[in-house]
Order: sequence, then C-alpha cells, then structure tokens
Amino acid sequence: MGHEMSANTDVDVEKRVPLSRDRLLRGAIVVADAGGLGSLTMRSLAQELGVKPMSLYHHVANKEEILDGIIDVVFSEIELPSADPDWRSAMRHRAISARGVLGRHPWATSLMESRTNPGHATLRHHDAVIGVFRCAGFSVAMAAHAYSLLDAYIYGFALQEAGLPFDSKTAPEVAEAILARFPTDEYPYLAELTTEHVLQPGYDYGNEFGFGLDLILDGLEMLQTTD
Amino acid sequence: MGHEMSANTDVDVEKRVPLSRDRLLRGAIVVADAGGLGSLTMRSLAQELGVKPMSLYHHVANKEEILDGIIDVVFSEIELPSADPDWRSAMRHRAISARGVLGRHPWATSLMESRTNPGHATLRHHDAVIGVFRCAGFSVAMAAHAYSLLDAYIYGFALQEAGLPFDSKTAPEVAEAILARFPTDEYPYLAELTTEHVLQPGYDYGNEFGFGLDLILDGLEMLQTTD
DNA sequence: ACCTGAACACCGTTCAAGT
DNA sequence: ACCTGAACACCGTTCAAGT
Repeated sequence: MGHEMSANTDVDVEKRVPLSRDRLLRGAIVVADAGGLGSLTMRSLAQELGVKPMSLYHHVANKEEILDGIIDVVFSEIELPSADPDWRSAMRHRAISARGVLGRHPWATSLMESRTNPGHATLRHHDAVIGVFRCAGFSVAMAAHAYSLLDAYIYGFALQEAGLPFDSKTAPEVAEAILARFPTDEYPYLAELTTEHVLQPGYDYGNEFGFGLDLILDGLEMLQTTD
Repeated sequence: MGHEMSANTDVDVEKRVPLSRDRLLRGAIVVADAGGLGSLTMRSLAQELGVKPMSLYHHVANKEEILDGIIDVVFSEIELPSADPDWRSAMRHRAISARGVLGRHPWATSLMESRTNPGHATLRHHDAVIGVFRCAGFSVAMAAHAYSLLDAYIYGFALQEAGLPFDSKTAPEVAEAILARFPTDEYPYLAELTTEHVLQPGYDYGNEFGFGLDLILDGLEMLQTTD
C-alpha cells in the first residue's frame, strides 16, 4: 500500500531522473524499511525504482555491493560526535543518535555481522569516535576498550529492540499473549517481571537504553580519572 | 570438504536412524556452522541428513520453524547461571558461556533479531538469569535493567566479533590489508589504533570482552549496594 | 506413518541483443 | 552509455502419489 503510493506519486519524477548508484541505494533502504531485509530483492528494488531488474547491474556489481552500500548509508545517518571537550556528553549524544538510526532501520543491525567491507561513512564515523576518546586523554588501549564496549552495547540493544514482538507502545497486549502461552509456574521470575514491570502502564522498553548507557559512561569516567 | 566427510562417515549410521525433529535441527546447526546461514537451505539440509527435501516437511511446518528451533538449541547450549549466592560470579560465568556459544555459532546472534517465537530452552534461560538477580535482592525493575544491559552487551559483542573479517588469531595480516586500502591521513585515529594496538603482537579482540563485562558488573554491584 | 517426484512461483545472475 | 528479454541454476513449498 505504502509501497504503491510511493511508486505512484514519484514515478513521473523518478522516471526522468537517470538511475544512479545513490538513487539505487536509497531505494533499497526504502524497500528494506517497508518490508524487512527479506523483501529486498533485485526484482522488488527494480520495481520500486521503476526499472527492470537487469538495469541494476549497471550501477552495482551484485547484491552484496548493495548490502555493503546501504550499511554505509545507515552509518552516514548517525551523527558524528561533536568535538566538545566534554567527551561524556558527546558520546552520550552520539549513542542516542546511533540507537535512533538503528531503530528506524531494524534490519541494519543484524546485517552488520556479515558485512566486512566498511565504506567511507563507516570508517569516518569510527575515526571520529576514537578521536573523541583520544582527545579526552584516553590511552590508545583504553580508547579501544571504551569503543568496543559502547558499540557492543548500542548494537546489542538495537538487536534486542528489533527482536521485540511488539513496538514499544503496544507491549502490554502482546506480552499478555506470550505470558498466556507458557505455564506461569514454570517460569516464575519471567512471569513476575512481565506482570509487575512490562505490563505496567507507561512501560517502554526503549527507556532501558538510558540506564545501561549511563552506567557504562559512569564506569568509563571513573576509570579515566583514576588512570 | 568437512561437509562431505561428515556425510561419508555418518551416512550408514544415520540412514538407519529415522528422521526426527531433533536430528533435523542438529543437522541444520551443522550446516549453518560450516557454511553460514546462507548455505542452510531445505535442499542442503536434506542432503546433510541423507534424505530428500520434501521429507523435512514431515517434521517441521516450514523453514521458519527450523530457524526458531535452532535458536532454541543454541540457547540450550548456554550454561544456566548457578544458584550461587554470589550473583556476580554466577553472572560472569554465564556471560562467558553465552559469548562462547555465540562465537561457535556466529550466525545465531543476528538471527535472534527476527525470531519472535521463543522456545522452552530460551524461556528457561531468561527465567534463570532473572531469578539470580531477584534472589540477590535486586528489585524487579532493577533486575530488568540489569538483564537488558548485560544481554545487550553480550549479543552486541558477539555481533561485533562475528563481523570481524578475521579470526582473532590472524588479525595482523588482515588489519594491515585494510589499513593499506584507506588513506592514513583521512582516518588518523583509526590508523593509530590499528598500528599501535590491533597490530601489536598478541592482540586478540576477544580479550576486550572481559573489560566491558567487568565494568558492567562493577556498575551493577555499586548500584545494588547503594540501593 | 513416513517418504518422494514433479511442478509452481520465486530468487540472483549471465549473455546477447536492443536503443 | 544505458537499458532489457530470455534463459540458467537455484530457492521454499504444494500436491498427488508411492511404500
């Protein structure tokens, strides 16, 4: 439905614009956002772009290159950390931006596993983050530790969030359905946590992000001033 | 090669054993471990089991059920946390076990994103972890925070590790190749970190896991005693 | 009850042909 | 230079038929 609408409204505009690598990648992200990574095929992408499947091969060598490309576009959407001397707030800001971007492209996090061909935006992003730590006085080894920890947390949280069977808003209904499916006495702690926490009004799994992020930043701050 | 060997040595034994859901799932994990998730097809799995593709449908409804099933088998391989009153060491032990299991099945972490149908082993595992926190005196909300944080870190680290273009041992050669491909002056901090840290003899990315894990456990310990 | 051959509607990709 | 139709070797899955 949304897919068709986009094709209908844009088709006359897009028709005259010649296909380009950039337009191809943006189209791929639109398709993946709408229907998940499984719905992104050379044929579905071609249709989104108003072109035949074989035309795509004039702008990319194969589908692998598309996947590498859209990951790099996703990275380019994450705000670079500011050169603020306050590394903690720069890192906090950047972590929140990253989580937001990964939340808008739920297919992206799991795709990073198989991509070993980082693009320009990806490398520049990594460089900027490490730079903030180094300028704040972290040793090289400590910057590596900090970066590994922070990004593991961000990606892992995004992965968990993407895996939730509900969108944070409609949690209650679904949690209740899951709870009903398994015997409460077999998983007592899970049942307790679900009823007393997840099913409480106003619960939003997304809020858990800040807790972990601040705990990690606190720990890094302590190690740095102690060092 | 390894695939063929397994088929050759086991085919006579496996032939007489009737196909079962259990044997099917174990076979699927063998195939995915050997060639990645992309190599796991109904046809390749059937061949591994010495059977025709259509026979599989007698034991599972479809491929989705296989994916749900192997994720649950992977969860069952992770050691449950001991009922040790020392929650910190129980959690540390369990985190290391989880990371090891995910490292042996690199395809598993990214698969968790799309699985919204947790099996028995998965639920029991979650229940046991939450139980350790509750028994150690964590509030329900605090147990939820702690679990979300720890698992985000574990999954995220496993995802990063799976995405490395090298296995930890052969890091130097590959890192050098990557470094050569991009201009050092464009990514100065990345270059510095690579040459002065990653390329040092004895570097193993896997060692970063302990740093983050201990920082997180320290933070949780402090919050708990303060509370 | 368990297995299977043939067939269907899909994939990514190649190749030779069109403008 | 850019696009494409037909074809190839694959997918997951259905259905009717075998033992």
